[in-house]
Amino acid sequence: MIALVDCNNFFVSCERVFRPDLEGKAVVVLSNNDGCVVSRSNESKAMGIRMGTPFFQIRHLVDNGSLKAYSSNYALYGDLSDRVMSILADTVPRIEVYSIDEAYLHLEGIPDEKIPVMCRELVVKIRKWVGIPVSVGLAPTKTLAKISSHFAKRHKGYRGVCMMDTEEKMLKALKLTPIDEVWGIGRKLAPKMKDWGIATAYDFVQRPEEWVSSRLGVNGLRTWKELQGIECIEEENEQRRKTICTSRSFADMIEDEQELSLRVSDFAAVCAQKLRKEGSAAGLVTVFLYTNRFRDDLVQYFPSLSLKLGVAANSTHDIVGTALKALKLIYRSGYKYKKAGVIVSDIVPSDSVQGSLFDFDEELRQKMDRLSAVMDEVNSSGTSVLRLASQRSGHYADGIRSEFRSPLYTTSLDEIIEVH
DNA sequence: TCTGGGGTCCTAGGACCC
DNA sequence: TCTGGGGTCCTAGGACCC
Repeated sequence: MIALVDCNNFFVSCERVFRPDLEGKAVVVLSNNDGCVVSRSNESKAMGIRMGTPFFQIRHLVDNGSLKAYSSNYALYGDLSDRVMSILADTVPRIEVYSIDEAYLHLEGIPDEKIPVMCRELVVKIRKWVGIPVSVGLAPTKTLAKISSHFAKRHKGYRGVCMMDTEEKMLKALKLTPIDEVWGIGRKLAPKMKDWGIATAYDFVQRPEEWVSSRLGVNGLRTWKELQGIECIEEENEQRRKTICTSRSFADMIEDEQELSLRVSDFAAVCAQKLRKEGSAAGLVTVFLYTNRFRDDLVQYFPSLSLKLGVAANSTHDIVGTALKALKLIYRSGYKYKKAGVIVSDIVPSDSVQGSLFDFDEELRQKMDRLSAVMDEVNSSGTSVLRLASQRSGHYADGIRSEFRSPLYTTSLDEIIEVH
């Protein structure tokens, strides 16, 4: 048995922890830039608000008081997520944190008959100690555990925990699960499935293996097996991320190269900082620009360029310098840019960086590494006190709309004092 | 007027080699 | 003027996830 613990409507639930008066009300949390809906309370779901709805389409509901909207407050969500995860980690032999609001529990060594009780206790404890409602789905595979957690979430009778432990329960669940709700069947595949006459997860597992593998490849086959209780999705044991990306949409469109350079410098500096935090270094820096794809009346341009570093690096100096070089090569005047980003990849542990035969600047690089270390130390308060001259003053997220952000309840004492 | 951000994996096709 | 076959590796793009 594997358990999936899933926080219910996570971002909305986080906002409610400090605003209990929002309980029972229609609430949404918005993406960066207050762009679109990324989390909904049950009440706002019931109003017909879909995931990803652009905020301007529902703003009137906020204005007339029937809906409450929050800008996203990732410092708060990350902190509450850590608290939930540590309770889980203290309870079972091993957990696998899958996303900010989900974790798998590996239950080896725990007798089957004790599992449901333990999970119920977890639901109660997390609600009591952190204030976040969670659901637990138990099943033999991850894909089935996901389905199981849907049932736990939707039907009150389960009291937060659904266990799929017999063939009979599994078949019943598959028949009740529309194919587009299956983990691994996405936007593109769902309509195809319908064309093939597959409406439910049950219909899917009735197809022969050959039929599945020829049309859907190894991924589809994996999902098909998982739905039948055969474990195929392995644990993600890679510690090191393979790519790190920092990107933002701008509140306004930007045409000016100088202004764009400031933004890209900031994104690159954040990438460098993230690399250092994980003890990694990158060998490739990619910069991309987007014009506003929703504006049919404007000319579009989506350039991107990757530049190799001679030697893998993580200093702010190297990453920013390379990103600015790339930007210079792809920037074209006459376009209104809405978004930009920096991706660092070809990631290696920073203590095993392979020097290059043509590494004439080793001394300079070591200096820059020391300088970055000092910057990290000084900036550890979370604000960019020390930055390169090519970066902007202020925070890198400035120029991003965030009209309805809640206070940093759990992570910034200053702000709480300021608010109250 | 206003439409998010950050990841992973697979696959097809091109480059290159013998 | 004529111009193979098979393998590996890399990359870009597309699918998926939250």
